[in-house]
Amino acid sequence: MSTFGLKKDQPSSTEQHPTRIIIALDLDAFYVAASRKRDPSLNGLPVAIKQKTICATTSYEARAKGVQKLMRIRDAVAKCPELIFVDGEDLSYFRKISTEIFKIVSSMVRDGLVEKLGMDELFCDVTSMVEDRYNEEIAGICPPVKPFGNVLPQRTKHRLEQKKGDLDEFDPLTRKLFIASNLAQTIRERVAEEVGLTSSAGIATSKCLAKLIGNLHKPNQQTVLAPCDPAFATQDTQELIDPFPIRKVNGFGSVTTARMCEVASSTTGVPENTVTPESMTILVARTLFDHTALSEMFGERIATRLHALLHGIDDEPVIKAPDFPAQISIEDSYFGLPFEKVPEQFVKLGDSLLRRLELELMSHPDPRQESEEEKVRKQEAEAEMVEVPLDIFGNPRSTWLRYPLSLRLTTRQGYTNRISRQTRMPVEIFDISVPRIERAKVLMHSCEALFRAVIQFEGNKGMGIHLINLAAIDLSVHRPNQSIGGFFKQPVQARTPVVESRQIIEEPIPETNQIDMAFLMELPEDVRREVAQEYGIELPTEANQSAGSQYEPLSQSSILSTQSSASTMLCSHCGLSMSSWLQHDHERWPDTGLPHKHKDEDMDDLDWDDEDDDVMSI
DNA sequence: ATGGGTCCT
DNA sequence: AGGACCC
Repeated sequence: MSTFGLKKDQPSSTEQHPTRIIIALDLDAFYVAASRKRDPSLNGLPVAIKQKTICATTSYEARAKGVQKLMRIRDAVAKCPELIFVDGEDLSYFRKISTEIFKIVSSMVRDGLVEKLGMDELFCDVTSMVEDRYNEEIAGICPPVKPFGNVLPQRTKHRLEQKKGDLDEFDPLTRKLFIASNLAQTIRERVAEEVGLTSSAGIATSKCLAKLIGNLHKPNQQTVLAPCDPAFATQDTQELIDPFPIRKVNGFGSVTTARMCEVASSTTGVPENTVTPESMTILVARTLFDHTALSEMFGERIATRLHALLHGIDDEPVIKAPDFPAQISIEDSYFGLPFEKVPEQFVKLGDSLLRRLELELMSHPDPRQESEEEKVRKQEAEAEMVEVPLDIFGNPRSTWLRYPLSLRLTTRQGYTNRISRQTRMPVEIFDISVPRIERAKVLMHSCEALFRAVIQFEGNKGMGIHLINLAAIDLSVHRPNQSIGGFFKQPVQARTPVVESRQIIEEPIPETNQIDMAFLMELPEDVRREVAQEYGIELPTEANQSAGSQYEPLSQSSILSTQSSASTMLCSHCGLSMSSWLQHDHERWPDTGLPHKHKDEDMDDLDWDDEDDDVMSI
């Protein structure tokens, strides 16, 4: 580091921010606890949350019998035959509980300075709140507080035991951490009262330290790291974290850890016994790797971060969770799905994705579900006499608050890396007057185009598809108004009745009806059942089916598409015969039938009839 | 392994 | 678009 004309005692970059006070909150066995809230008969029993073939989370009763997190179902049953399995693949309930908790904690922390890490962890920056309370202590407005819960390091514990009643003799930082430990307890109590879930917390001067020490005392407990003597603070903290394997520290992932173990094995000359991740503690890592070594292994930027972490230093700020996530995605894994079965899954996943987009990106006229942004919007509307969209009954109507501009498909063949491709989100999915399954079909067509691009790039590895992920990304406040092109040129006629009159537009969202049946009946039975169940559609019996013709022919079955995914058709431009699910891309990319490498310049020039704005604007 | 997410390159 | 990280 060059001083470059600076005076020596000027603040360095690490001293620029004032010392922070951070609370790391971690819900205890979150999936289990949420499942028990929904079904109290699970209380007190050994429970495992099942996702595919593994136990994603286990209850403390199950852990007592040796059923650890991420264990295979078979091994778990062997350890604990009476283990109860709860399906944990549908995350919607967990998401709901997680949001409730986040809102409560955000309301208790000044400026809502709360960061979310996954569904069950939160970081709160309570520096300024604690500062105020500390100043009141100094002013004699309120008495100094004792720390709540477990206290580290030992030096502080001993001093507390010796100097009862002399709390004001502790240094300012220590007293602030004591205050924060009481705040953490208050937060945990509120969450327990209002949601019914217990949590654990760590209180320290950084996210990393708070999390590390919060894990030391786990169910329903908390720990504060308050080094009482500034002369020993660095040493006490270092000694405390030195025995932790680096894997437990937030910036050290599996790849970094593996690399460090590898290099450690070769340089220390232990060819037989390679250094294991558990034995790669902070102390070992700090002894073996200086900044230069780390820099050679991982590059300057990452090295600086890792080096600081090994010394107990972590400047990562608490970043307030945004009102909307950066992406919303759904995924499913398979044992090796043959390519022909992939489009069906696109319909299923597309349908689920649309449900989530509607749930998380639209206003909900029911005030009990109203988001903060909606309330603000309403207040603004009232103040400025701006129109709030109303339905025919004069009630507030659902509208999109954000529009994902892009759709990304990620797949994995076998156990190789993930491959992803993205395209413009078809604007048709935002027209909620169209039944969801119709919009799911639109998504399916986009996905098929992306899928073919993936296969062209990757080839068929002969093992089928093991993972499909659909993500809605690039969230925008503005409704995109460009149609994705060719696919909807023909169906415009089919849609005409919808836009004939404004009054028709104002009608309530149509129920799923027989329009969907023909498409539904085309799907393989298992997929059909799942989709039908989601929509509450009664599937016809075999007898009914063979009786036949009660459903419209497929060519008229959809208001969006005039062909089935299974039929062949002729291209309206060149007359080429092709499977109809290829037509979309064929018309969009006439030369190859595949997406171009660069932006779809050819598409932007096409000026398709675009009545969508009329349909969708309110 | 899951079914999600984040940010950086 | 992929890779690392997080839960």
